[in-house]
Amino acid sequence: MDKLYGANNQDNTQENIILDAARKVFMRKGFDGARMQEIANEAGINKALLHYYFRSKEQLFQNIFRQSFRNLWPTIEPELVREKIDVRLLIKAVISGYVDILEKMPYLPNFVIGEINRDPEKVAGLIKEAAIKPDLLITAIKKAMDDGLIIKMDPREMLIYLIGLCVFPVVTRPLLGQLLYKNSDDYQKFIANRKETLYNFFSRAVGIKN
Amino acid sequence: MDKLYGANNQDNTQENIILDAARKVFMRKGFDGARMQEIANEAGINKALLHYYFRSKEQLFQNIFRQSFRNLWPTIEPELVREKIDVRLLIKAVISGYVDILEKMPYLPNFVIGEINRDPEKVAGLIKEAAIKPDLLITAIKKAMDDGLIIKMDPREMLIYLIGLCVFPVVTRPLLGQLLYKNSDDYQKFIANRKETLYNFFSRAVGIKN
DNA sequence: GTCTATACGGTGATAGAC
DNA sequence: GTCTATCACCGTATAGAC
Repeated sequence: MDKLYGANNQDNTQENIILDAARKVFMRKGFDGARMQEIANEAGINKALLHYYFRSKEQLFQNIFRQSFRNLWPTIEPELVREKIDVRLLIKAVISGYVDILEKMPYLPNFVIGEINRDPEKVAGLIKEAAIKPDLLITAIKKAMDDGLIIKMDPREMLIYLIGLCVFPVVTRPLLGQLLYKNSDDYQKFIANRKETLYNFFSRAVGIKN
Repeated sequence: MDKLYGANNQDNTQENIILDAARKVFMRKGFDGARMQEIANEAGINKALLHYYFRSKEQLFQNIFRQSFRNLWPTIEPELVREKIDVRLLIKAVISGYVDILEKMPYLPNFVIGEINRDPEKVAGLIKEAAIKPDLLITAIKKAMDDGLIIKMDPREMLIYLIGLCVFPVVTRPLLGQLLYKNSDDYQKFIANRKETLYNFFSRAVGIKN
């Protein structure tokens, strides 16, 4: 399986082949560690072609990063954030969304986190471009608090914890494999059952009565 | 304040000056992004001296990484893990330990996570060297479960969630600042009160009655 | 121990034939 | 559009004077 980095899946145009190769290399190595030569090899072409399609390493990278970053913010179906929304469904949707995307692209959070850390200013612009609006989610959470459905706290903080619980086990996977899950079967089980155990864990934390 | 990277704080021997400089640069840039020239500048010397004290960039890096990695695993006082241990104290100790160390070294998790991702095999050896034993914590958690003090689940999973809740907000700080906390005061408050809100959040999740 | 100068390999990028 | 050959630069590492 080679979709671990999120293949483009569209026409096998040369651009897409290059983008898929670049994504794969950038995600594992980061901007500094990635080599144009390696991307070329991965795409089955030579370096010159990379520069023909994308002027520079920087531009190629930004293509990958923009797209990756958008994937990392929970996109909840608009119907889920309407008037009478069930918080339980909302939480389940966020968890499910993350578990699914992280299964396909486990390197994604590391990549984004790493690059944000490496060059926060460059990334700040890309974030604004992405036009990500957390407000839908935040207000939905706040409403649930006002309605007494969940415990009252800073809704942003609650959202951070929710996302963190989804993402952290994937980010630290190699570490966990070494330290805690010497028997790899157990880690697989943990990951496989995550949607349910995580929801149970989180719903207790925010005081949902089931 | 220049302790954001965890200064050595000992004698101002040349080795320590270099190590402090290297830590600072490596933590922000990672291995690939770090430049020996930059480390030399930071230490107020020239490149050749770096190679005189530490043979190569690789060796200098490993010095930093080993030490950093140990800091990232919760070291709980042995008294806390004896026979009749109060789980609540244990949880509070882990949270407190992480909050304190991350306040001093916010770049630490990013650094370790990034390098683990970049070269898992190299790091695997260093992890074994570190001789970190999660067993104390795990068995303490399991005992609390058996005693009916907290909810039953995979104790490893519970520990991962606890650590994740501590670490994740720091790892994603630049992101959160841009997306959620446009008013920086709020983020500061969030971080300042974290020991308490996080404990409350987590203790509900694991079913502790207070 | 500390410096300057330099060797040496690799990397992003381009020129130019086809 | 795709290739080979090559340039200009930068980064690690070392040699050698002091």
